[in-house]
Amino acid sequence: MVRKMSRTLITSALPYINGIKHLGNLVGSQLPSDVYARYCRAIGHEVMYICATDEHGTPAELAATKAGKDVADFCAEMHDVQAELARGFRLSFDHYGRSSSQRNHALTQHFAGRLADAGMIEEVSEKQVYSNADGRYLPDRYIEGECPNCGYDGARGDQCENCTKQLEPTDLINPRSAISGSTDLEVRETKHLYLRQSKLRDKLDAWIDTKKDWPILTTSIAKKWLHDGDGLQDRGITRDLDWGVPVKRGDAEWGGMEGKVFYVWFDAPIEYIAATAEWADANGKTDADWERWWRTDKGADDVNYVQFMGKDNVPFHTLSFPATIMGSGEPWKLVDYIKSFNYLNYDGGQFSTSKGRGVFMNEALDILPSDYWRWWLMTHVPEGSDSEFTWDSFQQGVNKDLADVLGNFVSRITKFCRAKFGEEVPAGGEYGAAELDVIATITARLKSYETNMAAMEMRKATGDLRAIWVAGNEYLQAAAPWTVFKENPDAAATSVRFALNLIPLYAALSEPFIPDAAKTMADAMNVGIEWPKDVGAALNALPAGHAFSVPDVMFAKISDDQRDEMQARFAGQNA
RNA sequence: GGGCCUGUAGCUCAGUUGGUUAGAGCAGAGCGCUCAUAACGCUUUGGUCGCAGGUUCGAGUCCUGCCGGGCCUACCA
Repeated sequence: MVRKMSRTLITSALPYINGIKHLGNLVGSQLPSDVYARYCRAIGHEVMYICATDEHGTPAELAATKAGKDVADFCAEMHDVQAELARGFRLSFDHYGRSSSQRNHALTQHFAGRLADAGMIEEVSEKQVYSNADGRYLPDRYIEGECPNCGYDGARGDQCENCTKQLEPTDLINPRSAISGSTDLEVRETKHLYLRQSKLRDKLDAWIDTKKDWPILTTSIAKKWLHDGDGLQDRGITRDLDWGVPVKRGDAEWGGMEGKVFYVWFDAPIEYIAATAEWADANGKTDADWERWWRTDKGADDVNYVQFMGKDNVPFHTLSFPATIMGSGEPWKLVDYIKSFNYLNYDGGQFSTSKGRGVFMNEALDILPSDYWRWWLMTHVPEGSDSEFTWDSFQQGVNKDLADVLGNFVSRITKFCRAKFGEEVPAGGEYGAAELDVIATITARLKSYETNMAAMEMRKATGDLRAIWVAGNEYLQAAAPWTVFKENPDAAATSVRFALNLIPLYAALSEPFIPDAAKTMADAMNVGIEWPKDVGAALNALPAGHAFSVPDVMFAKISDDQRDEMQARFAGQNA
């Protein structure tokens, strides 16, 4: 019987373009989505794994200005920087796109046109603060002034962070531009498009209700937005900016909207689709090749679509983007599962870009190989609640799990074999009760591992994987070939052969989490990486006489001195 | 203010629809092994499950209140 291959579409929330992301950003979306993508590929799914840089919006423009660069050039450079870091962390995107691409321009304008045709767009005239000195409209939080409630002078136009009172920009006393400090501000009348998502409230509500298996974090945030106060509010989807997707109605000009662009939160999720089109363009594929992932009328009906994101992104993915898709009246693929994450904190506080607090992706790779970070971060991925990075925990986790349990296992058995039998799998003896016992143990753990991975219970899956590594050490300790060898070399050879066969199995099972180490193990054993269909068969895969080599130490330990040094280096200015 | 999440061993966390003596990893202690990155294995000490009530034959699990931590609250993205 020919079984149709499962097809899995995976998107990671788009990292914003304005700077290098820290480990908290990494672990909240890109890293777990990569682990999941690698797992799905390993077990034979057809996978399309998409990410992109999110390049529009005021912060991108300001970051470019600060860097003294044209915003388009700035974004192009930062995209390359982020793409390089993604490669450094071995994030296996099928395509890493850009929300500023022509594909996204066209598709965003297309959606807007469809939504307008369907009566889902409303033109609203509103008042916005304009800064003459800066020559631009200012988003609420880029206006600062004195809080009318508590007198705090650094209050922002959306909220006072001192007394937490929510504000309107016009509430501020002595308002000034947060960009230039200029007080030459005026209120201007300007027209904007609103997405009438309130019309889809009941439909969205019913849709969310069907998602019984989604994380509580995901559904509770969606429900809050649907039912809080007056319920789901319409949302402005355009801005008075230069940099972005120009407002058009499909291919046509949009009267009265000249010089305006779509709001970044309208175009960013559409980039998931557009990036898949970019993938097709970059790989000599046709439109049909990407549409079979996104159009349910063109082959995407059997696709399972999973999104990964931090909790701050949930409202846009549960409400705004589905409203865009539903409202278009076209058969685009809706998300099937939303995996959301809490935050990773840094040593007792939050990661902070402005204070230089915490570890950023580029710095992390300067210090240690990506597998170290991937493993520790995934063993602490903030699934249930916020979690915390500390150097002590990092050192302990990496040294124990990777160096002692896995790395040392590979080291001890390959070196023992080389010393007693040479660098090839030894012949002699048959597997007995001890080996069958290990096969049974690993089979059970593997089943748990696969169940947890399928459910995206990443942290539990790391526990299963680790237990499978431990099983190797337990076996060796009990078999003690170094003792047996003296009296019965054949029996020792059996144990060694079995233990060596564990290495390719470990390579395959570990690959989603620590791909580089997996390759090292597979290369040392002269095999490819293949997911085991049957553990017993997999542990008979290396025949007697199969040549291997002893790999270099896979994971050097982090010393106490190194740990203390890094802790001091990354404590930030205000520590 | 409102809403949501969370509080289980020194630390990080599991605990299924309420059902016997509450589990794992790390850290600590003891023993063993000596192939290995002073690595590994075995055994073991730690918990009135935030506090106070309530429902129940029975509560870590359900309800109420209180205390602590966190997040969100729609123009940062």
